Amino acid sequence: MRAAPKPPSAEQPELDTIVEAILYLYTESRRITKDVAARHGVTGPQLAVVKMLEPVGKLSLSELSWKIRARNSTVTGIIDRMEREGLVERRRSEDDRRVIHITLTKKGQRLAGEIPVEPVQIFRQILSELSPRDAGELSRILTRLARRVRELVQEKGEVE
Amino acid sequence: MRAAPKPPSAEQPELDTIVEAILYLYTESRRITKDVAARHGVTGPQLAVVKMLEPVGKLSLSELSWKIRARNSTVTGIIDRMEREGLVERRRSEDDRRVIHITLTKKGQRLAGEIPVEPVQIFRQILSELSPRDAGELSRILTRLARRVRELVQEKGEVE
DNA sequence: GCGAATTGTTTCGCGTGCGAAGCATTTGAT
DNA sequence: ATCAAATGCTTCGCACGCGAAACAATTCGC
Repeated sequence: MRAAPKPPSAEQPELDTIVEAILYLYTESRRITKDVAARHGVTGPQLAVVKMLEPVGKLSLSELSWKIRARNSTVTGIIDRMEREGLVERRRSEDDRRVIHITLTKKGQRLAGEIPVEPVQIFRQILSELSPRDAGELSRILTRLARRVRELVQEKGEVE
Repeated sequence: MRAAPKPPSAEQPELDTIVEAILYLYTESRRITKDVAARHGVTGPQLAVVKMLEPVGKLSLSELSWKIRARNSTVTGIIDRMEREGLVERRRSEDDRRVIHITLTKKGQRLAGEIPVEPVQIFRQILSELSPRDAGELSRILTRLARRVRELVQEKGEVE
């Protein structure tokens, strides 16, 4: 697992452009999501949770964590605040009493209905302006990149 | 529960793939950056600040905010903690006494020398495995996307 | 020159976001 | 059956990250 440390890759200004763009797209779409959510009295992550729960009814806290790419300890806090606001309920699973199922309350369901777009949809909407060809290319390249990163991560902190 | 208010955008699973990949790449590279920084006793954003300051010597707080894509109020906190650790110094500008110049202390400079990569470089390193053709395509498409988003943002909350 | 608008920074309150440690429950190995 | 490891969740302390409000210095309008 020593992966030969890639020699200092020479100049490739394109790479910086790509990094710039991804960072920009990510942070900006996050801010947009936040604005949309704020109009309905919730935060970005809370809106994400509501929209995750809407179609399936219930999810365990871990499943939720996985879906919104956060750690359990983070999601615990988000659910705490949502429960305080009466948007969701915690219910202990019958099968496995370690598991907590999260469900939407009536209020949560109403909210889900009011907001047409799920957060990711905003990103998606921007992307939908791409030509099918570009979308295909983008999808192909990014997927490969993600796979590669996943490999690296699995090999444990080989960076540096 | 009502017919799905399906938005006019057609079915394009590729878009979801793209969204997935960008989210993944972003969050994962952030975690990797954090790990690298932690090995040297600082946080991700702090490492970013150190590496921003290294080549130019001094930057105003606003310039720093712009560069790391955060708000001034956020950067104030980051600089507070870095100053407490003796990594940077605040100095009032002579020309415009509203401006605060941030500079690296000896300790900060030493740290900058110890850490070879700037945070963005990690992202960059992953990207450098792309073939030149793919890098070109990716750059082209993402740049166009970012430009489009910038337009939308400027037109003020056009979303929804 | 003078008050009003603008700009650069800080303060405040709140909501993530994380890792480490802790607790309860389940699973596995013997 | 028993105990150790694994799993699911929570708690804690800390560091962002943001918008709104406050404050100081500068610039603008006249």
